[in-house]
Parts: sequence; structure tokens; C-alpha cells
Amino acid sequence: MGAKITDVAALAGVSIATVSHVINGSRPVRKETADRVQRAIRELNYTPNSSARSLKTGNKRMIGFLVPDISNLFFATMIDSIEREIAKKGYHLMVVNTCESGEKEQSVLQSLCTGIVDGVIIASSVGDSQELSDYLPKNFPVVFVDRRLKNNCADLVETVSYRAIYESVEYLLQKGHEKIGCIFGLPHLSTTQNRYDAYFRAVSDHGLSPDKALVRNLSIENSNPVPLCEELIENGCTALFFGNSRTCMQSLCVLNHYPDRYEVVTFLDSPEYRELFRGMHVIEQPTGTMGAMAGEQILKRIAHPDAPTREILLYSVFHEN
Amino acid sequence: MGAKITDVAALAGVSIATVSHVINGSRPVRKETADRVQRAIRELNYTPNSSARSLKTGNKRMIGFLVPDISNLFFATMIDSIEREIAKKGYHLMVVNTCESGEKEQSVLQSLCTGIVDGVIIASSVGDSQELSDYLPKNFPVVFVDRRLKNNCADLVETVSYRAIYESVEYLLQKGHEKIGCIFGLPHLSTTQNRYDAYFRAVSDHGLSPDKALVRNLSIENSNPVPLCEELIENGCTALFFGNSRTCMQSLCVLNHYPDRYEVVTFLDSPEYRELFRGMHVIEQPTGTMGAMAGEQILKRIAHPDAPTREILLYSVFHEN
DNA sequence: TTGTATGCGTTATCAA
DNA sequence: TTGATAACGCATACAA
Repeated sequence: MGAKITDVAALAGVSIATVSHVINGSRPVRKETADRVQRAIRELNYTPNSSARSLKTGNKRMIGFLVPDISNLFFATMIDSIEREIAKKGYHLMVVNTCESGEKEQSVLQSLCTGIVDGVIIASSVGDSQELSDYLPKNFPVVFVDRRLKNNCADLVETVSYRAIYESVEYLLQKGHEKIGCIFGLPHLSTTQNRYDAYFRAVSDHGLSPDKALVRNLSIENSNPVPLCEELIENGCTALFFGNSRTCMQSLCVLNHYPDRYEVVTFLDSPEYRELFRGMHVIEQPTGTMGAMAGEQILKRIAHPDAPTREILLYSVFHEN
Repeated sequence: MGAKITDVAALAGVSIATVSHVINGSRPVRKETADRVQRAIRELNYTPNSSARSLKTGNKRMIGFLVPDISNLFFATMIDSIEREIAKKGYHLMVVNTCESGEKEQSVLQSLCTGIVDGVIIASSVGDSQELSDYLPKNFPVVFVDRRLKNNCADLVETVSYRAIYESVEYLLQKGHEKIGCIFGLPHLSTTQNRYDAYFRAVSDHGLSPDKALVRNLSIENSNPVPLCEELIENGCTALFFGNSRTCMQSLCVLNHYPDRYEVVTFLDSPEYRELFRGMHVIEQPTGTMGAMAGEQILKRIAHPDAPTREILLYSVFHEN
């Protein structure tokens, strides 16, 4: 065990109260005294015991982030931005992979929210917020991010892509594509549903009747898009729409069998993918901003548990080329 | 704040000492009494305050994992296996992304190891363990995983791939390939160096002089393998060797421009990649086992800080086809 | 401007 | 087999 506050106080020749106040800036201290304390802290290489501090104040300076798929660069980007945001206020981020499983989400929530973290950010795999309520202590700080649950009544940071998708599909239609194949994500997610709706609307607004043969979804059992992509091509698509970066990346092997024969629009979930998608049209999602906003919001929620619930909406943008 | 131990004691009609001992199994309690306590715990939905417990016992039941690149499925696989392993003993995992930066690794270490976690597992981005020693309290429990540092003197879980690589290169040579192009990872890493050494040795053992024109590395500035892969093909390679799954996956777009013209060996870092690599030869790395062993070892190290240091070696396997 | 003393919720020692 | 009580290291109300 390292030095404690009493050691610092002794070395600086002051009381522990003064040391505490110097560290926390919680009351005025004469500059000269404060300097002496700071010197003692450095000399002893003192760091406050976080358990003692938590016990006293009731806050752990730790945020939990429940991620459905930690290996998806989309979420990796979000992890980084959340971490950066809350670090500004001295908070740490605890990331837990829920593997797109509602049950894992529930059990993780149960163990995190009873003493490990001060609040949680959730990119949830469940459909309805009621599935989580038994595992969240009453009034526990929660921010949902990316995916919107049914019956949501907590803070939410969401990206709206309707317009960007509509524009992109319209763009393809105007270039003469009549068979636009789509591969979307897991069908029960709000993001997937919204993306499908926008596509559907754009197609029907242009007088085409949507065709089941052109639309595919990933599923938990089968997350490999390659065979789906092959089916779409066999069904005669001349343009392809990918609902997320990873799906597009995994499908590159198929696309490159027939280079230049397809026009592609893909979601760009993370700037890091841009290189890979040269020559494709992209719908750029503000992933980093979403993370930062979620980080900011969870800290606000912790500070003001009774403030009114907020829904923060960001927007995707379509870039041709 | 929820129920505390005193509430449980009152409801069960016993002292807090008895409640504590029932929870921790730290001394015999009459079955009938224990049952009453358990019932009270359930009734009040009581969970021990982890800060108070940590303050008293000095242990946080939390392990830190420093990951160089959280978006790499290799590490995602390891995260899952570590988490699963330590959860068996009631520990949580705190994952922090160090972005292949030694400096971030140092600063994260500094903040984690002074009160947040009981021990750390590190897949390190630095070259020499001395670069970390200033940021690790003396005798702090550490397990290195995957990458071996110079002057290592801590526990280590490492995969040895020498034989598997040698066999794979020999296999390609025996099939008549004389120009085997390679793309390896970051050049300062032990894993990269070991892989290069094995390749080099296999090639020279077969009477060929290794050719700089056939070997490429990723770098922090340029982690996109696509142009490298194109160079190798222009240089006349008929077979390609990929030092990790992601590099191979990102190169699929190039490979598929010329399907069937190349024979490919790639590391298979995670079983989840297998589908994507149909038709390629793979070197299978026991990634999940590495994570589990690292998790097991950090708990052993925490329990026995003065036990002799261990180096745990696992082995990759070459599978043709 | 600074110091004293109490208590946060546990675990564990000592006593019964 | 069980209970009373003293720490653990800190923040803070109250005193000076």
C-alpha cells in the first residue's frame, strides 16, 4: 500500500482536512500552504485511495459501456470518443461486450449497476426498454446510444439517417438503376428498421414496387454477408446498398469479382474505413460525435438525476463519389 | 442507496458479523441461521457495497486489459475469453484501448494501477519492459500477453508460431512457388519479428535468398495493406503470406481481382474469420486459449504475488486447404 | 485560513 | 455458534 493522506499531512505539516481540500479544491487554502501540500504529494507519490473516496462520496468515477459487438469498428470508434470525453472529467470507461445477446446485457447490467459504475451507456440488443427495467436500479443514470428501444424513457443519443438514405437511393434511381440490392443489419434493431423504411420509401416514391428479392438481412446465426451478396447479384442487381461498413467490407471479395459492374452505396461508420471504399458512395455517420455526446450526457445525468430526459439527434450525410 | 448489511442483520435478527460470514463463507454458521440471512438478503435485494469491501480488503475485483487495437477481431476474441475466465472468480474486466501508442499505454497504466484495478493484462505496444516500469507500482500484478517485451521479467502468455509458419512456407515452396510475398504487422513487435524470422529461415533453408521486394510491413502511419499487396503482385509473387487475419481480409479486394492466380496462407486469429478465408491455407492461433490463460494467470499472480514468474507458451498450427 | 472529529459500509479480531 | 467493535482512507460538518 502506498502513502495515505495522513502521511502527506504529516510531511507538509498540516491537517488532513487541508490536504483533502487542496486536492479537491473544495475550500480556499493559502497559496503557500497549498504549495507545501503539493510538494509533499509529489514527494510521496501519493494518489488518493479511490475505494475510500467512493465509500465516502458514493461515486466511483466509472462509467460502464455495454457494446453489442466490440469487434465492430463502428463501436470501437465510439468507445474511443466516449473515453476521451469522460476522461476530461476524470472518469474511466468500463467496456463490456454483450455479444448481441439480450440476456448477457441483462446480467451485465445487474452486476455493474450495483456498485461498480456510476452510470451506463448502452447500445442495446434488446427490443423494448421494459426488458431491462428489472436489472436497473430505480433512477439509475442511463444513456442509450445508437439504437432506440421501444418505450424508451431515458436519455438517448441517436443518428437519424433517413434523409441521407433517401437521397442516396434517389441518386441511384436517377442514374437509371432499377434493381438496387440491399443488405441490412439485424432486423430487430431500430437502426435497421429505419434504414429499411427510408429505402422503401425512396423506391416507392419513384414508382417502383419494392421487391423482396432485392433485400437481405444479417442475422445472429448468419452474420456472413458473402452469400447474401451473391444472391443479390444473381437476382440481377446493378446497384448495391450496404447498411453498415463491416458488411460492405466483408462483401468486397464478391464485389471485386465484377469490378465496375456495380454502383455501391455504403454506410461509413468510421472514418478509418474510407480508404477501403474508394470509388463508392458513402453515407457518413457522425460516430465519434455520437460517442462524445453520450459521454457528455451520462455525466450530466449523474450530476442532475432529476433533470428532464433528453433525446439528442445527429444526422448522417450522403456523399456521392 | 440500497439496503446495507445492518438492514439485513436487523431483518434476520443476527449481528452484522454473521451476515458478513454467511456472504463470504468465512466461518461456520448454523444452517438455520444462514438460511434466515439468505432470505433477508433476497428480500431486501441486498448487494454488498463494493467500495466499502475494497477499502477493507484492499482488493477491487477488477482486472485491467490494455489492448493496442480494440477493433481488431484478434483482440476482441481475447477480450471475450479473458472476461469469461475471470468472471468465474467474480472479477470484472476493464478494457482500455491504447491505440498502439506507448505513451497512451504509460498514462493508462499510471491511472489504472493506483487504485482502479488489482492487476493488469497487457498486449503491449512498447518495445522494452523498462519503458513501463516507471508507471507500474513495485510488485504490481502484471501479465503480458501475445507480445513479448525485451527484458521481460513478468508473467507472459505467448503463442509460438515458428513451426507452423515454417511448415506453411515449406509447403508453398514444395508446390513450386519461388516468389512468396509477405505482409507482416508492425515491425517493432515481437510477433512480427518472430513471423519474419520463421519465413526467412524457411526460404533460406530451401536455397533461396530472401528478397526485399517480396516483404512488406504495416506501419502506424499506414495500416492499409491494399497498396502493399498490389506491389507484391506487380513484383511477380505467385503466393502470398499474411501475418494476420485483418491484413488478409483487407486485401481480399486485391486478391479477388485475380481469383485463383494466387495461393494464400494467412494467420487465422479468430475462428470468426474462417468463412471469409475459404480456399486459403491458414495458420490457426489459439487466441481464445491465450486469453483464458492470461486471465487465469493474473488471478494466480494476485493471489500469490511472490510466486516465481511464469512463461506460458502455446502453439499455432498450420492447416492446408 | 486551518484543524478536529465523525461516519461512509464493510471485514475481521477478540470475546463470549 | 455468535456478537461487539475496531479499523480501512477519505470527505466534510463543525469549531476555532
